[in-house]
Amino acid sequence: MNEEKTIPKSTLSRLPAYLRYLKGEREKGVAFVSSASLAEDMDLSAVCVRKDLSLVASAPGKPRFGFEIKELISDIERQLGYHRRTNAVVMGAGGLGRAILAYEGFSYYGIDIVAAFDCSPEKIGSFSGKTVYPVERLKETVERFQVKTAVLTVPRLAAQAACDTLVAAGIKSVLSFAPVYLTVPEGVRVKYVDLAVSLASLSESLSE
Amino acid sequence: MNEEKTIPKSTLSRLPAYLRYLKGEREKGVAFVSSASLAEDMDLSAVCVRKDLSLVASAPGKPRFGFEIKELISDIERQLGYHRRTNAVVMGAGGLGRAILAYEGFSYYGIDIVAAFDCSPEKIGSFSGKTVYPVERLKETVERFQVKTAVLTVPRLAAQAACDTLVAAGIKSVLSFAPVYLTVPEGVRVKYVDLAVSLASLSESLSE
DNA sequence: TAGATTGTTAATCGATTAACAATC
DNA sequence: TAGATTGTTAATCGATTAACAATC
Repeated sequence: MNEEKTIPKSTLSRLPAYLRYLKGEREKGVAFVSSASLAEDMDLSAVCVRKDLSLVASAPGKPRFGFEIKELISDIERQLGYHRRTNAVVMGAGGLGRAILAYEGFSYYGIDIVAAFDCSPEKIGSFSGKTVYPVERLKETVERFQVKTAVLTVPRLAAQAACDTLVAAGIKSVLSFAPVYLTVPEGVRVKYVDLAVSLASLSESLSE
Repeated sequence: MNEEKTIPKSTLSRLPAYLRYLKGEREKGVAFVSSASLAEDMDLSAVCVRKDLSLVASAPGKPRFGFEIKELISDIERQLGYHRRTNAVVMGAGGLGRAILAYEGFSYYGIDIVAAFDCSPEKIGSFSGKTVYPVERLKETVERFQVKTAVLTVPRLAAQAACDTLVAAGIKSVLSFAPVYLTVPEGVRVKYVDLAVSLASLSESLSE
């Protein structure tokens, strides 16, 4: 009956930012943080921060001290599921694909990139300790490692076909960098990272 | 008195997705789209779509046909300010930085990357038709091209220092790929693109 | 014309803010 | 203890949904 209190989407969407901030403080050697200072640095209202933290924190904040940073980091990570390990593949080993293979951050968030795939023979090989295989070996790999998640970094015009290949191989969620709308069967999720949109919305806000 | 109707943030945040979808349809040769079919394909409620479009569209949709795609695309682009041109610089010419220099999408969204900068001499040179300069030349370039926006693609530990350099040169908004919280003076905006967080939240949703 | 589709006004829902009591 | 800081309950705000009238 007494369900785990469900956390509003809006709170969830702020958690990564809290995490980033808290880790920065931890690196500086700070042990406690008050909701007020957190709110000020992050441009949120103190009440909002307090409500968010009260939903996520395992231990309540201590009046006069605030929240223990180490503990809070661990709580947020647990909430976000970063303690679980997830396997993922990268589709497309061009410039962006290789940058992603080299990116340090994934493993940190519980994501293991098991391999990359590319359909052009000259891209096959090794980069940053990861192997790029021909697309023919995708299905086999996905099955063997039970991969559900893929990062799509092929050129715009190849994106839909590559996405179809991923879905056929059993992929259930796709993080796409191609600025194209992708059609997928029900049950498959697509999330778009559109670098240009992010940058545009940022510079846009300058002129307001 | 009669202000331009202000568009809710929630609507604004959906516009890029509409745009992506509409451009896909246009490429297929479709000329009109109804709010209902748009809603279904994009997993939104039809009413929500209609409300969004009514705020953005210059011409109302035609009963029995729906909205004219070409016109709608143009309206959304205008709303998002993609017709304006914005200059930007890239800080850090490693793997990710170069991938961004090569990325086709920016120009399309009204963003011109005028140059990249790196502090290590061996990175200086030309990539994808863009020039990588030593950091010493940053300020001069920012002033000459009136650049307000920068993309930050340096390694984690170099991010804060690089950000400070950007701010000192006059940059007002930063799109950071480094998974670190950045401290900036008031009036400077930072937006984080955390690839790992995006991927993690996506694969997370699978297990729900 | 009849019917599909839009656009708008009112009702619901959820999230943020404000006020205040609880606690170390 | 006094005071800073948290946590919660109620009030406000904004966005989504529902119902229905308007239109080609």
